[in-house]
Amino acid sequence: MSLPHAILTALLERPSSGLELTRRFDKSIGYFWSATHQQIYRELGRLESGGYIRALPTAQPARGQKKSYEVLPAGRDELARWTAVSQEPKPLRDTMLLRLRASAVVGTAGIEADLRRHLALHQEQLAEYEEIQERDFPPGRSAPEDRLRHLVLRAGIDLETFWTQWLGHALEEFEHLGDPRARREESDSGPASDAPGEDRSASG
Amino acid sequence: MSLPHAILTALLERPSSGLELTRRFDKSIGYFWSATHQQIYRELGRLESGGYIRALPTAQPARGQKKSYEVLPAGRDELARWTAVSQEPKPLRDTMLLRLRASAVVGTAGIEADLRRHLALHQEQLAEYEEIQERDFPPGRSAPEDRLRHLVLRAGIDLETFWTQWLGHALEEFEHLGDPRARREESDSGPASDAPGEDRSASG
DNA sequence: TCTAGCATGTAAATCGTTACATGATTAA
DNA sequence: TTAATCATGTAACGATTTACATGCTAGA
Repeated sequence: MSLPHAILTALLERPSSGLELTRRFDKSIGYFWSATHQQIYRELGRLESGGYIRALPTAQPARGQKKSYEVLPAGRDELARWTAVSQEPKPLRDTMLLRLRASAVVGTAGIEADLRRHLALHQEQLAEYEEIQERDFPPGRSAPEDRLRHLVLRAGIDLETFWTQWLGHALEEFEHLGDPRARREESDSGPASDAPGEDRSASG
Repeated sequence: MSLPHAILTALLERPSSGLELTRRFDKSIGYFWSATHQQIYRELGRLESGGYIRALPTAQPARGQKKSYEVLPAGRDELARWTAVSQEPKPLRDTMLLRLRASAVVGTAGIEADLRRHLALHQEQLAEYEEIQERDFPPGRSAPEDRLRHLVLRAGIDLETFWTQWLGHALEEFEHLGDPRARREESDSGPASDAPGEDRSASG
C-alpha cells in the first residue's frame, strides 16, 4: 500500500525515468522504503494508467528508450490524502531476533559469526548516514522541509545506533556463554522440555 | 522464508494446535515475527506433509476439532540448520518515515495527530515489555537459554525506547514548525520545485 | 433448539522476489 | 560488427492480507 506513494514522493522531488528511480531507491528514499526495478516499472505503469503521473512528452514511448515521468495534480492530491490518513504501525519482523530465540532451543552453533557480520554492516550504514548528516544538514536555521528530512535521517541514525549497541551486547553475552560452537548439540530430538518461563517469557 | 522456522521454534517450546499458536503469535514470538491464523494453518499443513512435524495421536483429524502438533527430529534439524546459516539483514521499511518524507513535499496536514497516537502505542508496548522483564528476568544468574531470551527482549525494549524518543523529538519539531494544519496547502499542483539538497539528502 | 464462540480451514487479490527477454546506444 | 551497457519490460512463483466458509461444543 505504500510503494506507489514512495514513487509519487520521489517523482515530486524530481521527475525521473524508471531506472533513475531505481537508483534513487538504492539511496535516499530506499533507506526506509526499498524497491526493485521490477516493482517500480509495474507501479509506474499502474500510476500512469490511473492518471496519477504522465510520461514527459519529450520522450518517445519505445521499448529500450528512456521514459521520464512527472506527477499530475491527481497524484499530488492522492499523496497528500495518504500522508494525512491515520495508519497502524506495522508489527516488527526481524530474522536475527527469531534466530536468537530459536538458538535458545536448538543451540547457538554458527550464529555468532553472523552477529559479527551484521554488526559490521550496521556500523557501515551508520557511518554513511552520519556522513550525509554532516554534508546536508549543518547546524543552524533551516527550512521546514529540510527539518523534516533531517528528522527522518535522524531516525535512521538512531536505529543504526541501536543495532550496533545491541549487537555489541549480544556478542558480549556470547563470550560469557562458554563455547558456542558446541552448545546444545547433545540434546537431540524428542519432544520439547517445558522450560520454566517459556511462553510467558522473552520476546522483542 | 522464516515463518516455518518461527512455527518450529514455537512448537519446540510447546506442542500446540493452530489456534493456540495463533494466540502465542499475538504475544511472545509474535513480538518479532507476526503471523495470522491463515498463514499458520497453511504452514502447519506444509510442515506436516514435509515430515517436519506431526499431529499428536490423541487428537482426531476432524474439521472443527482441535489438532495439536509436535516437532519431529527432521524439524529440529531443519531449524538448527536455518539458525546457523548466514542471512542478509532486511532493509528497513517504515510507513511513518515515508509519510514524513512525503509531508516535506505535500504538506504536514493530519500527520501530527498520528505521530501522537503512535507515541502512545509505543509507550504501551514498552511498558508491556518492561513488565515481562521484571516478571521473567529478575537480576542474577540464569540459564543460557534464558540469557538468550532476555537478550531478545532487550532488543524489543531498546527499539520501543528508540521510537518513543524519536517520536518525542518529532513532535517537538512540529511545535517549532508553525501551524501544521495549514502548511503547504497553498502550493498546489505544477511540477516539483527543485529544492536544494533534495536527493542527496534526508533518509533513514 | 438456538446462539455464541471455538477451531480449522478456502479463495481471491495484492505484494515482493527471482529469473529472464528485448530493444537502444556507444565504444572497441 | 560485435560486445558491453543502458533501459524497459514479462513471467512465474511464493508470501501476505482480507474476506469468507464450515464444522464442533457448550450454555441459555
